[in-house]
Amino acid sequence: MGVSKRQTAKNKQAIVTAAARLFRERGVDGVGLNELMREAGFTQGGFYNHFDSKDSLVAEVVATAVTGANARLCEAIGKPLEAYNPNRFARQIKNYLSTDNRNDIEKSCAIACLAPDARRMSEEAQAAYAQGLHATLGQLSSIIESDPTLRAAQESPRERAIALYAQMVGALVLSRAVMSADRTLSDEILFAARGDLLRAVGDQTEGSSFGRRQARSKTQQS
Amino acid sequence: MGVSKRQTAKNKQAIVTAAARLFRERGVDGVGLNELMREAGFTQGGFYNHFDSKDSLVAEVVATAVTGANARLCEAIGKPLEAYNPNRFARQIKNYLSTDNRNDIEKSCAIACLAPDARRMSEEAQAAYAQGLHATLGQLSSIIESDPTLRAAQESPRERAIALYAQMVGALVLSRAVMSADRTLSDEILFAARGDLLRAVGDQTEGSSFGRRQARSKTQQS
DNA sequence: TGTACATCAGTGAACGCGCGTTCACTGATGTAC
DNA sequence: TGTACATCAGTGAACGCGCGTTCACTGATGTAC
Repeated sequence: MGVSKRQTAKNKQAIVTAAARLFRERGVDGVGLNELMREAGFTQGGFYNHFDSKDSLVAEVVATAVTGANARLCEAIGKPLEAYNPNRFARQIKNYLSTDNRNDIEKSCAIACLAPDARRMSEEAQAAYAQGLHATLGQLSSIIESDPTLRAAQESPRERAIALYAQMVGALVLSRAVMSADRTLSDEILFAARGDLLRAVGDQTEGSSFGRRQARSKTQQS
Repeated sequence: MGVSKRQTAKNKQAIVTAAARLFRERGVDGVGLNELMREAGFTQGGFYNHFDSKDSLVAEVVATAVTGANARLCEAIGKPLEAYNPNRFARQIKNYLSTDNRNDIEKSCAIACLAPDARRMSEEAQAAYAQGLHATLGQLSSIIESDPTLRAAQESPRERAIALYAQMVGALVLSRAVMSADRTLSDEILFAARGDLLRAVGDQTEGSSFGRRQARSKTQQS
């Protein structure tokens, strides 16, 4: 069709963006290139003008979705977090384990969404994933390190970051696994882990029982 | 070929067992029926003598792998846990977050392995998964309820069970995601979460630094 | 600045392949007499 | 207990389909002069 270099770069970006969205929602294996290209606004054949193979796209998607701007724990859920906020970690937890973030899989944490696919990816994509996870854990440890109230007696900041992040990811994954079949259980997992984590980082704004928290959840998330 | 009813039941079981193994390792979408039947020792066409469809097999696999004998947190890693053991929870954690359990995906916790697939399964399979998760959380809360040292001041036993289990699953999933690309990070996640969890349930037998724990990990798992 | 032409992003049909599923066939099992 | 026959688990070829990938073609972009 004839397209300017500037437009070409934009189009490639559109493919990567669509892929990042669809891969999170349905997994890498669950998305065909035909559908992906249609979703990005093109026809199937054009894919290979931008990428050598699907594997090559996957590597690029993982690299961009898991690092850089997306290394923020939770992308685009509500307003971005201020750089220095005493309750920074608590707010991350509240966003991460909100019903909004659970429901909006397409826009949520790529590390959690792509974790199960990671093992089956190319070496290049796996390396990108590992690097993104490493970087995220580094960011969390710095937050913990810079705030004495977040530190724990017998753990290094990094160990604590790992323990807390694992809990967040696990709760999100389990909550999503049952969100269609048993919404009550799904919510229960979300709020139990959220309460536990907030207590662990010294946040006092949450109630402790599932019922109370459930009743208040609407306003808490706003 | 002509096969006795007894043998027929055995053969069906062999298909379910092979599927449970392969689905954990490569995901439901990653396993074809042709390969599955070959792995179970049969040819492809026979599948439909036992199941209406792949979906129907998935539902049966989830039901058996996620409930019943497999509702034990971790299947077949080392010896079965005694029914009454004061450190029961601590031992579950040690088994669950051991390098053996991380590496042996085919035999490990179906709830963790199938969590990402659960959302894309049939309603029947999703219901079976949700029920299995619900039952597992119930078992864990009973353990916590029956042991005062495991209880936490501001949490119900069930909330605590959820919080701890989410952390275990999250650590296992993240550790596996990077196990090929970055074995050091993978081990670090496993041991940091393990140490944090053991401290949370009052187990004193673990050191606190990654290095020390790593050096001792061989003997700890035996 | 204007003209001639090479480049290359996008199109859409086609490729081989493996998927889930169907089918006609087989022969030992297990029932009817 | 022995014989005759219906059942049905297992076989392996075949089905349509969607996958990742290739290809000949197109025409605006962007360069050479």
